[in-house]
Amino acid sequence: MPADRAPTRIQKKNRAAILEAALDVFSSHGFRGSTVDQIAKAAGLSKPNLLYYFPSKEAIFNELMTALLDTWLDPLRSLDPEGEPLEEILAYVRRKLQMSRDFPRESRLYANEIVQGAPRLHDVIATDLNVLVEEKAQLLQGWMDSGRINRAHPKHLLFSIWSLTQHYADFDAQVRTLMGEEDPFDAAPEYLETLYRRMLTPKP
Amino acid sequence: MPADRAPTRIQKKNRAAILEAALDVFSSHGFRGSTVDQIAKAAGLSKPNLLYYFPSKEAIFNELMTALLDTWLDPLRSLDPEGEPLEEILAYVRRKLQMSRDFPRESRLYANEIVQGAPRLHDVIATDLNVLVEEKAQLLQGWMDSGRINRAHPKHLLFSIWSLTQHYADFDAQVRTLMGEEDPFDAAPEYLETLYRRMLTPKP
DNA sequence: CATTGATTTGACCAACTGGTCAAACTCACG
DNA sequence: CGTGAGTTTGACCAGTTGGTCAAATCAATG
Repeated sequence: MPADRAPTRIQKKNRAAILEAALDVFSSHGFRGSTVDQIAKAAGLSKPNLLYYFPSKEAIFNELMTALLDTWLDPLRSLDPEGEPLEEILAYVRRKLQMSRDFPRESRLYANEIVQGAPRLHDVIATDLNVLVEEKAQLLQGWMDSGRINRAHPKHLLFSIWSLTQHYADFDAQVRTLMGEEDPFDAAPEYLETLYRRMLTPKP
Repeated sequence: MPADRAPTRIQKKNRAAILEAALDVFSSHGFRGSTVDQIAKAAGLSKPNLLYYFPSKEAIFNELMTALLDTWLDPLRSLDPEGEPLEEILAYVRRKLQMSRDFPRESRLYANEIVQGAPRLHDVIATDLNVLVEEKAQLLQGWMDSGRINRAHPKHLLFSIWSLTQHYADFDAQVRTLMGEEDPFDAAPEYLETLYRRMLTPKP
C-alpha cells in the first residue's frame, strides 16, 4: 500500500479507476455477488495490484458508499425554508429525478444495500439521515399548517418522492422493457410534476 | 431425487420447508449472496439432503420465482374495466400495499432481481408482463379519454403505483428506521389514497 | 545513469461453495 | 417383522474467492 504522503499521479489515476470500476460491478451484482477479480479487470489491473491500492474488497465498498451518501443527501439538504413551498418541492423532485437519470448506478448501489436490510448503512440512516428527515419533515409540516400546500403525512411525502424518482434508476431494466422505444425520462418529469402539483396545490 | 409419483408426506413437508427457507435467504441476500448451506440450515436439513429434493440452487430459485410472479401479477389482472375507474385504481393500490405488508420478502426477492438487471426475468417481463401492461394502460387511457379520471401518462401511472407500494417492503429497513415507533403501514394507506384521489379525481 | 522508492505480477494459500456418491438409516406396507 | 423404496448423511471433489508475498519491473530524483 502507498505511504500516506501526497498521492502520486499513478495513485490518483488507479484509485479513481478502481472506484469507477467498483461502482459498476457492485451496483449490478451487489456486494457478495461481486468479485475482486471482476473489479480489477474492469479497472484494467491485476487482482494483487488492486489490493495494493485498497486493503480489501470491503474497504473499496465502504469508500464508495461514504462518497455516495454525501452527494445523495445533498438535494434534500437544499430544500429551502425561505422558498415558495410548492416550487421548492417540485425542484427537489426534479433534482432527484435527474440524479436517477445521470447516476443510476449510484442509485442501484444504494438500493441494493437497503433491500438487503441495510446492514452496512443502518448507523448512518439512524443518525445523519434521521436528523435531516426530522428537520425537513418539520419544514413540510409548517408549510402545511400555514396552508401553503395541502396536508399530507410529511415523512410519507418524502418517502414517495424518493420512491418515485429512484424507481426509474432502480427498476430501469423493467421500466425500459415496458416502455419500448419511448425513453422513460421523456415523460417522467411531467408526470411527477403533475402528480405533486395536483396533490399539493392548496384548495382554497 | 424422489420418483415422479405422488409426493409422500415427507416430500411435501420438506419441499415446502426448503422453499420457505429459500425465500427468506434469497430475499435478504440475493441469489449470488445466498449459499445452499444457508438455505439448508434454515430449512433444518443438511446440504446433501436439500439437494436430494432440488437438483440445484438455481432450481430452487426458479421455482420460487415462478410461483411468485403468478401471484404478483394477480392484483393488476383484476383491475376491472366495468368498475368505477377511480375506485378500481384505489382498490388496486390498496391490494398492492397489502401485499407489501403481508409478503415483504416476495417483494424484496423481486426487487433484488430487477435492480440487478433482471437477468433471469427479462423474458417474462418482455412477454407476459408487457402484454398485461399494454392492456391495462389502454384501459386507463380509455378512462382518461372519457373524462372519468384526470389525464396522466398511463404507464407512468402504473409505475408510480408499483413504486409507491413496493417501497414500503423493499426499503423497509430505511422506512422503519426513519419512522421510529410509528408503524409505516398505519399512515401509508391514507397517504396513498389521498395522493391518487387528488391526482385523479376529475376537475370539471 | 544510478539508485531508491513506487508499482506490478506470478505463484501461492486457506476458506468457501455448489454439487456428488456410496453407505447407512427410516418408514410404510404386506 | 421383513423388505424394498424413500430418506439422510459423512466424506469428498473441483472450482472459486479474498487475500498474501517475494521477486521483478518501473519511474523519478539527484
